[in-house]
Amino acid sequence: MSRSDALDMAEVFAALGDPVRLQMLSIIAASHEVCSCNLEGPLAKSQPTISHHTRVLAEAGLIVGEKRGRWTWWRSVPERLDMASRFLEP
Amino acid sequence: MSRSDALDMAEVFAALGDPVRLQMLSIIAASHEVCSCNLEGPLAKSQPTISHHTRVLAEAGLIVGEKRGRWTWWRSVPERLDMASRFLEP
DNA sequence: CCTTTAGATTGATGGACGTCGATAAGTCTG
DNA sequence: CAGACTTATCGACGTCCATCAATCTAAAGG
Repeated sequence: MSRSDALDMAEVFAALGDPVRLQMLSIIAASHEVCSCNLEGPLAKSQPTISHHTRVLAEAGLIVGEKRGRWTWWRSVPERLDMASRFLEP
Repeated sequence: MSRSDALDMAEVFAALGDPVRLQMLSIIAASHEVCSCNLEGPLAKSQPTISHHTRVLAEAGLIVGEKRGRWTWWRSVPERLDMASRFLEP
């Protein structure tokens, strides 16, 4: 395993290494699309904190956001989850 | 997904969320057993740093160490890896 | 014993991270 | 346009983390 591979994969796992983001991803993956306003309640965090965590997940490639009107809609990226999953049992 | 589940899983992923620990786990999982002295070289880190990282991986349940004589032998815990893998695609 | 060796622990330090209030930027509605 | 609304960004603060030098513990060999 190369060092650059390790850096890329570590970014993904680091994004998953926070309980708030794990629950966030769990909520997003369960529905087809979720807007940020539907995360604030279940996660019991402030709006800037929610925005921070969605950003981290997005930068790790685990979710993608689409701005439609006032809302940003988030959905998970199954391929990225598969990649992380396959890394754990090759 | 409950908050306590999120906490437990997040600890596992946080342990994986460091490039040094990812390479470390990769090396350990590739062989049957690896002693700490065989990690220092490939990872290019000091001995205390290596010891710190093995401890984090062990506390997350991803590896177990057995002390035989002067050496500590580490091996991976496939069940724990499976658990994390299954979490990513249910 | 004494020395050497493997590994864990401690202490210190610089940097990264989670959190929130305040603010900015873009969007809908009246 | 004015005001309400959604999200992103900035600034600050406290905490956690990765790293290494120094030290300690335990075990093997002479």
